[in-house]
Amino acid sequence: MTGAVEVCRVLAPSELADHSSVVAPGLLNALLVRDDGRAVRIVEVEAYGGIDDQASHARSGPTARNASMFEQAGTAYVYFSYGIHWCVNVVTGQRGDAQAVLVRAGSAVAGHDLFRSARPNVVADCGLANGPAKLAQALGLDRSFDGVDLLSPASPLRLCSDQMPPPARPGCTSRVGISREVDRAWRWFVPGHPSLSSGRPS
DNA sequence: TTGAGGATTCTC
DNA sequence: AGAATCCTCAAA
Repeated sequence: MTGAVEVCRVLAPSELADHSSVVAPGLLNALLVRDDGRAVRIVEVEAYGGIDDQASHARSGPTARNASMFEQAGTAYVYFSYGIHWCVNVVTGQRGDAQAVLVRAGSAVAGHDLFRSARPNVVADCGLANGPAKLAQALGLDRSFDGVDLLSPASPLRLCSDQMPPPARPGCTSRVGISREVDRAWRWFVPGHPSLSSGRPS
């Protein structure tokens, strides 16, 4: 298990240099790696666009909260949700485009002891990061990670590949938990994976 | 200054 | 089905 993480490399900016709905399915099976050894394999994502996407936090242009969405590809956009939870996005496209991919679920591949400490009530490993806020909690993410460069090997959180390709035929549905632009099929996932967000179409 | 609405999760 | 829990931002 840990061997896969040892050989991983951070993604190149060119691998994110496009609209979020193009990049998102390609991030399936990539890795989010913490500096303390925790790592998850991404199994579910959603694309969010800029001012053209009424479901996006960027729909009204730059604000204090969404500033990192307007940064360059590879920037982390971490936001506070429902007064309780944190969620993490990967910014894609060009600076100013406000394209971002919400990481909705992951599978723990390294650092299980730390994951367990972060989420003590979880029973099965597949429940450690099977939701956007659960994933952020498992990885210990909060406001201090907003704006981090996920493509720098020196960063506390990195977006990596261990050469496992995305699924040839990813699952695809409309996005979860939004009330606008509900017809855009911008959620992708590894079909049948046990760590998909619970209670959602899979 | 106000207040309505959250890219959610857990419990009852 | 309802609670938790508080930040953000548009509107007044």
